[in-house]
Amino acid sequence: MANPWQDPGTNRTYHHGNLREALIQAALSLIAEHGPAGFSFAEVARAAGVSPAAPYRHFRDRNALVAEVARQGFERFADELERAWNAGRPDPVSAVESCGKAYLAFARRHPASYAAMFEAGLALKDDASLQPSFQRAFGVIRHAADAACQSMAKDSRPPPLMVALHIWALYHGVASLFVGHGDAPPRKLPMSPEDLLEAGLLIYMKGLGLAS
Amino acid sequence: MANPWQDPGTNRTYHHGNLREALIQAALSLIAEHGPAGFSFAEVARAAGVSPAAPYRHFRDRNALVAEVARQGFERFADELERAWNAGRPDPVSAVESCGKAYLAFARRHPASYAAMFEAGLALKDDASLQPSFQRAFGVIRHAADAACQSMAKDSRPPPLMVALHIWALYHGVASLFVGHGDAPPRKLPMSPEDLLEAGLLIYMKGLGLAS
DNA sequence: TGTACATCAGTGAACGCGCGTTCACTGATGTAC
DNA sequence: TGTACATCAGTGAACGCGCGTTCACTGATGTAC
Repeated sequence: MANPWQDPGTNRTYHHGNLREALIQAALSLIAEHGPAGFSFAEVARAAGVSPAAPYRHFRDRNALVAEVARQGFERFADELERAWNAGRPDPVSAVESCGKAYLAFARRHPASYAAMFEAGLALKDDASLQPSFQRAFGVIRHAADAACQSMAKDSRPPPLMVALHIWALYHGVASLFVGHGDAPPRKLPMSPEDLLEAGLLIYMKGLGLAS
Repeated sequence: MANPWQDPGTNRTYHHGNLREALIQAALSLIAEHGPAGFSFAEVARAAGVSPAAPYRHFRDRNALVAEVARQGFERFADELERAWNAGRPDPVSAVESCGKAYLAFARRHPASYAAMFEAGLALKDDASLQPSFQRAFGVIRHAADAACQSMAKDSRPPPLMVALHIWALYHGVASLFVGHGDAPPRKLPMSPEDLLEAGLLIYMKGLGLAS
């Protein structure tokens, strides 16, 4: 069979196996091809090899499916940021740069998840289940900014939350503008997004009095 | 009549007046309501009060219409950035901050244009007509970065293009993450996006050795 | 000034299509006894 | 261990709908003479 999620024996618990996961995988493929708004609920059913009525057993509508894709994306995103942060080693400034690389790598390697997370126009409050996963991912950046600020003189340092938001904005700006997201190729650059981001973070950190 | 672009006498050159502009206006309204992917070609015709076949006289398809909306958006965007830049007065650092405010103001006041420009997933190369307008807007930021770098020691300054890209990424990151784009409300923040961006730019400039 | 003609923006009817959603159903699975 | 039953994931046919696109048309406008 073409679809491994349909393959009997692996993860099968009911008639056609783990359809819920199969639908999520199919949605990821379709998002990668046509963007988060570029496919129908019926299409995702067809891609998973089931009848158009089947997805209703697992998701209320198309939006609920995209939201679940985004939620899983945020979970994985948080994991990868956490790993890159590596408990702040060898030092917070390097670790923040490492998180930046992880941010770009995620956008590059999981463009469909990234699109569902940031470009699907999901109102976070509409899908309450998204909030915790999102917060976990941002929490890593927040934590990193806290650690980086720790070493600054208490009276001269800006609010750590603000620093976290600056870093996030820089990550996100570089990723959104310069990393290709599936359908659209990246804008042409005389340097890699990674180098661009690293240099920007370094200048910013220097402005905080943290880097060389 | 409900639609001022249909009103006889104003700008009317043919049967139903300036339909081309009417369609663009209708598209802006629909994008503001439902996002750049959330409406059909037939819907835009209905909104402009014409038959579903009429738009074909002016645009090859839906994409061509969205591209034209984006093109006009970039033109206006460039105008507003240019005005904010104000020939680098009173000094380049202040003028760069002023451009940042203009960037956020544009995203806030013209969310539909902003969405068409940055979130419609248009491949720039597909619509060659977009390229010049886009370049004009980025040119302002590029020019501002050049001017800001001018006052730095020649051997210690980074490439001005890189500085321009950093500034753009910071503008864009803050705007994308924290300014509401029509359908989605902005993420909650303990400060205004304007203050956040200004502080971030200041720290970055300081890192370049340019600010106080 | 008036008339005849060319232009072409917009009409409205038509087409086949895929959509979202519903429904009674079927049949594989899990379980009570 | 075996049987009878409850559960419920997935079926497939059906519906009305709006879509994109085409076409011959019509009628207001601009212009040549």
